[in-house]
Amino acid sequence: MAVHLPLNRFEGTLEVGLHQDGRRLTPQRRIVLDLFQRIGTGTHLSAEDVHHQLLDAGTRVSLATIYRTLRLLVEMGFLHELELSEGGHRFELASHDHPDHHHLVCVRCGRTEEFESEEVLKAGLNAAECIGFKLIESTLNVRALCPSCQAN
Amino acid sequence: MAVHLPLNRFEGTLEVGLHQDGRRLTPQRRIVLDLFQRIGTGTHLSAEDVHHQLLDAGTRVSLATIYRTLRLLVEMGFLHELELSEGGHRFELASHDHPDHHHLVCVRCGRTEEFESEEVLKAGLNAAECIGFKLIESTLNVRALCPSCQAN
DNA sequence: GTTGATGCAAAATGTTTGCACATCC
DNA sequence: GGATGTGCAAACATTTTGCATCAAC
Repeated sequence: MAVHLPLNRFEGTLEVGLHQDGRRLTPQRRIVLDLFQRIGTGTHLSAEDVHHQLLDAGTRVSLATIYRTLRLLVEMGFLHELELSEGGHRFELASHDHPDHHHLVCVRCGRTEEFESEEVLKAGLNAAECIGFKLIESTLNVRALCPSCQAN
Repeated sequence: MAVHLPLNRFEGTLEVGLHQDGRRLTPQRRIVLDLFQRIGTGTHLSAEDVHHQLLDAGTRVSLATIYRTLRLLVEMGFLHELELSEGGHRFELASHDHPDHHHLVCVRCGRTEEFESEEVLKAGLNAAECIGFKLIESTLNVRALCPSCQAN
């Protein structure tokens, strides 16, 4: 028997978006999206991270389902997929307040900072239009050394 | 017994760089760097690609050695490592004529184009310096649809 | 001769998939 | 009730590693 808790704004759109495609709102999908909302933008989780955080919170969702759900939420635009570091992709909540941001990663300790840049957006758009491509999204990854790693 | 063929400019620096670190110039390392030079900048090879191309050319280098060599050549600055597509990293020759370039990838067919942008370089540098990071390198990945995939 | 590199096979990661069972609509 | 999703285990893909042997210096 399904338990129908009230949906928040995000999950309302999640439900509608899913149903438009003949897909279903399952507890697992809500739980994964909830997690990203709870921790907010600017946190970059791997599939394993999601799995562990949910376990810590007392909820067990299989890793296979987490992979399937992350892919789905990216397709639907709720999450962004990042390729920052070694060892797997990371995911973060897509936010309309924070639409086009980029990442600065310390190559030694992995510390990650975000920044926005209008110029980068324009440069990507220009380059795309120049040869007839239609821009979807552009992401700048800056590899760098953070202050404490510079000090060794 | 080692065969000492004349080294080209790249391999001269390779030899010197290796010896500075107490490392050795092996035939395998020369062969891998040679391959990248021969095909030139702008080609993006995976470790498997390198392995196959060498086999096609009649040279067998073990995949383990290719992985070790690619990592080494990236560390030494001869190659750049790209994270463009699904299914593994890609490598390309680093070139002083073509120092800071970025990639435009069609998300449907995988077609990849390169472009340069002074603004992107500046934006990355600014962002890094702003919070005390020391820039190493910045790469913009633009996900887009190419003209023929737009036409479906 | 010594130290560092290679090749092999096995292990470690990260991700996907087939299938039986469960569940959303 | 029927289509879709989940969990499990197995498969798969990519990358790393331990160890015996080999070769650069």
